[in-house]
Amino acid sequence: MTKKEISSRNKDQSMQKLIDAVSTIILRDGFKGIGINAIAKEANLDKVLIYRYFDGLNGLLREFAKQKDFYINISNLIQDEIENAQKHELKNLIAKVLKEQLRGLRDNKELQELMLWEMVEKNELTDAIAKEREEKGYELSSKLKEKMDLNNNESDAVMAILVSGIYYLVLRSRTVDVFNGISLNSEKGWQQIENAIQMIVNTYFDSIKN
Amino acid sequence: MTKKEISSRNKDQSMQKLIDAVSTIILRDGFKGIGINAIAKEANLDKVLIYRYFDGLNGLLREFAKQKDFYINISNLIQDEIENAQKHELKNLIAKVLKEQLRGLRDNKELQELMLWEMVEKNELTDAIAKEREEKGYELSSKLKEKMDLNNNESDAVMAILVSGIYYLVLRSRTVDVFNGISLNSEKGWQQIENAIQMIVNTYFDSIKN
DNA sequence: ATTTTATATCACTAACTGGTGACAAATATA
DNA sequence: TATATTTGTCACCAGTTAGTGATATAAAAT
Repeated sequence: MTKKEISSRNKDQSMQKLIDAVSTIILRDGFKGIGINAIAKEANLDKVLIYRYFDGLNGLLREFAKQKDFYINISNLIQDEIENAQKHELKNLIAKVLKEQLRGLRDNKELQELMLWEMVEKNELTDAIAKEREEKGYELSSKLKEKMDLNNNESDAVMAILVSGIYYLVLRSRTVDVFNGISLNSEKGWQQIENAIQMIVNTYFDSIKN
Repeated sequence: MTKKEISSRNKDQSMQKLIDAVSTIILRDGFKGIGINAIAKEANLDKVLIYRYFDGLNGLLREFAKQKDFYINISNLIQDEIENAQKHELKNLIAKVLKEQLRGLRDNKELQELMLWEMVEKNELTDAIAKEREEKGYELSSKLKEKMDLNNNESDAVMAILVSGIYYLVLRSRTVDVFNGISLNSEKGWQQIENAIQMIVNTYFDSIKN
């Protein structure tokens, strides 16, 4: 063990402490808690280091985002399923993808906070993350469309509504318990949502198959 | 004209100035702009009056909300239509209600800001407004369900997703231009969304009619 | 062992926040 | 006209924010 590794004076280690502090604050206080002073305090380091090592808050957030994957990943399993799916199976696959998005976002509080942040104000970080998600999401959406031989744009709008609905319900569940009679803090409520997603997808894509 | 009416010293007038300032700030800067100092400055009055006349910011916001109607009103016309509708017409009526919600929210920037505020933090004002909307919304939803002889809860969840989708898309359009390939800053894009709503409602409610 | 460099802390600024007590001026009441 | 009340302004407080220049100290290089 070299001196540097055990030392309290270690740039890399300090940088990581600052990055970790961002995560800690987001999980504990939400995106509103993010700030130069709060981060430095949480990391037990002086705030001047944020300017020195990251050239300010934006730079730090950029590094923070780099270390996380803030795109809701469609599992490779499903990617393959899509690739090899027969046309008639795709309907169920779409529902499956949507449900995975729902669960993925529900399980990822950091991402929830960032998505909320995106909605409230534009900044370098939120723009970058949103852009990446839009691209990957539309890519997936297009692939599904292609596989189903759809050339209309109606299904894009249908998917937009469903994904948006999922986003809103998860984000709203942070601060409210019931939406349109559906409980947003119980598994039962989310099961109802998942069933509804399945039904909408079934009925819509059945209708356009003809 | 009495002395009081032309005077610059008029409590009622000052109170109204403060209430109006809240509105002005929300429209110009969003809910983030709301604050004791900013409101006083906007109203050209001293902030101490907010404490004296409204017992603080919460009281002022309460009066502000009282003067506005922050529930997206379903027009009386549609209320009547629902009341007198035949069962087979209700499907179209549901789509119509949803589209009216979309347009209503799009046209109401103040409400957009308040809904965003609701998602970010709980406070007296946002709780009250959200509660009212939940109640009125579920009431309408229940009436439609009753008229259609639906006793399952699936349609509640389906409606929840559709309404949520509408909310998210409108709120997101404040800070982003494209969502899943759909333009959120052009009439064309919103027309696609409306069409998709119509299609989802048609195909879903057709399927459960049997 | 001495100097140089890298790392981190400290102490401060200026601008902002919500909040309050003392005062001034206009109006109403006697 | 004299007094009381209402209405509004001012000046300050303590706490927070982002940002910076000077300084201390640990480690590396000579």
